[in-house]
Amino acid sequence: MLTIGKLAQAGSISTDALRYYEREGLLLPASKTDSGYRLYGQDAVRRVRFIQHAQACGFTLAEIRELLHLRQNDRACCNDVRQRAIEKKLQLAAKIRAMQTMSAALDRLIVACADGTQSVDECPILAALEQVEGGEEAP
Amino acid sequence: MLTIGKLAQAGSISTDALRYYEREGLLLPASKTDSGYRLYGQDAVRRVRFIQHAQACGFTLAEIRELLHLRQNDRACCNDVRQRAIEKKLQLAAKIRAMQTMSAALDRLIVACADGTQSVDECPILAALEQVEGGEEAP
DNA sequence: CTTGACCCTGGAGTTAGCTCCAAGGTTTAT
DNA sequence: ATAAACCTTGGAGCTAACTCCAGGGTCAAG
Repeated sequence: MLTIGKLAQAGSISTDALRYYEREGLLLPASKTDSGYRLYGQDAVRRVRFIQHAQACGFTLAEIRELLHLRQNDRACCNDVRQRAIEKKLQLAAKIRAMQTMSAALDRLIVACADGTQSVDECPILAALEQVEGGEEAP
Repeated sequence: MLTIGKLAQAGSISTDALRYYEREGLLLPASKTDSGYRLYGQDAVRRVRFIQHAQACGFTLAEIRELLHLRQNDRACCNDVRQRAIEKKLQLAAKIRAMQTMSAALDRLIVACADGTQSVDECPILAALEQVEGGEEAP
């Protein structure tokens, strides 16, 4: 059995974060000592890893909780899990596209500025940001 | 002169947001009426557009305030502005890469699951998330 | 037996960019 | 004249995933 500090060390995470996971219903101690210390089994180590890897895939804690609940639910099947993954991938793709759009807009500004030797008063970047639309004229 | 409501309409933004920009030092009314109503000039319309376009490029309000300050500063030159844009583009690129990494991790999970006909107990996705490293064996 | 390391609970604070509200004063239209 | 629409300030609340703290109890080593 591990105390919270040992589990924290094993997972390279803070004890505060572990207690936070508990409040969020993601990680329950196996038991408590008479004096109220949390005790965790080896499954807690795996659980922490699960949470961390799912976070690294972009899942929020609320979504991770759902994934964990799916495992409990015997009517659920692997396909349900797979759907969550696919859905999350779509969300990521949308965010990536949004950021690529931003990046492209920046690119146009950077190119407009060319060498940047002008004074700020005539900076094409600042000027472009005030323009009604970033786009081109109708052809 | 525009009241805050008119400016809000012109910029498709809420009056609350405009007042928030004021608190953040991004947008000051040109004057106030005797009864305390804010009054804005046409430059405010351009200013709001500036803020919105800069946001669409990924700049935070704090960064936008800096851009605006650069314009005031006569020692600053266009190159300073350009540098901010380049810097922001790098930040975006880093975020995009992070999300692509997430997406790739999800892809491996989705592929591992293949058709998803298994029960949750033997779901390869859930299993993989508990694994020590998502990576492959040494060859 | 004391020192230091550990643990507990409960609650506040962080970041960003707002939104929403109350309680009241002002303007405009009818 | 009065109702509707507008404006003011100040402050609270929202999201996410924590962190940090106070004030106190517990445990292990020397």
